[in-house]
Amino acid sequence: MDPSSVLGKVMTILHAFSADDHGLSLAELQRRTGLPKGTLHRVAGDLVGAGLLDRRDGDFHLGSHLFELGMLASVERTLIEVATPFMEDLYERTHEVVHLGIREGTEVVYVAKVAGHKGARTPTRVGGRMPLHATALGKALLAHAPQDVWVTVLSGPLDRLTPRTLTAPGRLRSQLDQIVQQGVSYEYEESTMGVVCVAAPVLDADDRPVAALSIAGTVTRFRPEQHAASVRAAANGVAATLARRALLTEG
Amino acid sequence: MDPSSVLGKVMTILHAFSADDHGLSLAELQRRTGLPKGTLHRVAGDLVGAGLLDRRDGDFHLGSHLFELGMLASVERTLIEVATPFMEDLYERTHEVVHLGIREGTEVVYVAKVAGHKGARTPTRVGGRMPLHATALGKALLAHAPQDVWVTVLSGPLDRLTPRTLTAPGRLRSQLDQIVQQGVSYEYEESTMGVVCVAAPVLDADDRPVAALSIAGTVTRFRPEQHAASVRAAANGVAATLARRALLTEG
DNA sequence: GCCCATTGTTCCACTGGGTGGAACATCGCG
DNA sequence: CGCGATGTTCCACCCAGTGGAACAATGGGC
Repeated sequence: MDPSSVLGKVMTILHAFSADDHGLSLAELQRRTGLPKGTLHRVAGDLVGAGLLDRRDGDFHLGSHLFELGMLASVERTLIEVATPFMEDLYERTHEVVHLGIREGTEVVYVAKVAGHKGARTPTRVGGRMPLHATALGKALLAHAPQDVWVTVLSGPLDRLTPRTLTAPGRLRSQLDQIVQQGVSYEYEESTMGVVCVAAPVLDADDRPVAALSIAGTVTRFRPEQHAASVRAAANGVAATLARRALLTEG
Repeated sequence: MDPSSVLGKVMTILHAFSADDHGLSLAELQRRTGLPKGTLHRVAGDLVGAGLLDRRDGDFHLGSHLFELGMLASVERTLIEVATPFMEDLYERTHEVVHLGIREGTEVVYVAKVAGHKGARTPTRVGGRMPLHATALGKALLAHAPQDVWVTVLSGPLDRLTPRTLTAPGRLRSQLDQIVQQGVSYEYEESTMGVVCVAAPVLDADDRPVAALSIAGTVTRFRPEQHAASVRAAANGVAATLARRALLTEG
């Protein structure tokens, strides 16, 4: 993003915030953005006026208004609304962590997450991202993705998140072939030690993956294979509902 | 927002999108914003470059990146994370619609919503707003709000959403007093015909309301009074968890 | 296929919104 | 009180942003 433009500066400031932050002082914002102090002060102040940032006790926070705008994003909004009842079914069945995700490039973006008091401690977060190859959600999305996405992922570095992460392209490739056949994907501590997972894609009428659903649990207590059918059924339910909606909205 | 500035134009464009839209053409964006065509084309294009808008088949959509930024908003993020397990408890108990909301001015903003296949059809949406006085969530938040908020709400127009909406300040006021005593608020078709609700505030250490939880169901099948204790318990659980977190983050 | 209205894209002389270094104010700690 | 760090304000200058107009593309009706 070009910092000589206003929008570039706006995005530079918004990107300075991470999931670990609660609020940032002007001085910290300046350290992170490198914008000149006077400019930063002014643009941040304008962002507060616009509701994209809030300022409390001198610290800046991403604003509630940004949350509201974010929840208007039509893809995510529709998916959450349609998938929630199915995710609740999966949650009630297992009391484990249920995720809904979509593919963005070579990453999975978590769109929704249902968790109870006792579920596995997963490092996932709605709005957060993880590499496709290291997660069941990601692999389910990747398996049904266009060829060029396969090529990109299989030729790029397969980053290792845990000792169990698949980093050999050949092994990943044969897993993807298997996922296409089985209709579900599994993850065995590939993204997070101690966490296993089963996922199924939500496919549209042309069998392209628009999202995926998963259940994740701790390796000591959760058997992903036992839930393959219900995850697949939930994903199919979401797909059918989306299809029905698409029919309703077409003239 | 001042449309002579870049940020003003950005906000004007972002605000052109509503919950009913799936995508907007450049021509529709121009009709809604009134911005000059060339300027609109350029700024919208820049927003696409920045990830705040997506463009598909010629139509503009609020972008996935906006969703991701929105989910970084620290107040909402923390509340959702902490409240989700408690909301799941309430959902499992009732299979009705469970909401988490916060107060913004004289409105409730829905921060999270849990619904199954069979819950009441409520017109609520995460990120959406409703007047405080017409919803159980809103009344719970209002009852514990600072005096000036009471004054503002009670002196402003109490918009009627249904024939049952409370529009007499005196009646609202005595309800608020009751809510403070009882610890829960009720709604009987005041925001949506056919929908009843019970809500409880999430209070901080100084008894200020930081959020509220509710269960909404259809008037024919849901008895809000029967769930007052569990909603209150869930709200108290959220409050306790938030308090524990606040302790952890303090030096 | 032609015509026309609508939609979408590009251009550039001009200008005013935006700039950021510097001065000043405030705060917190030793 | 002194000092360093943080936060706020100012304004001469200038270049990022502008939008009317020209041009290109699209889609529908005849």
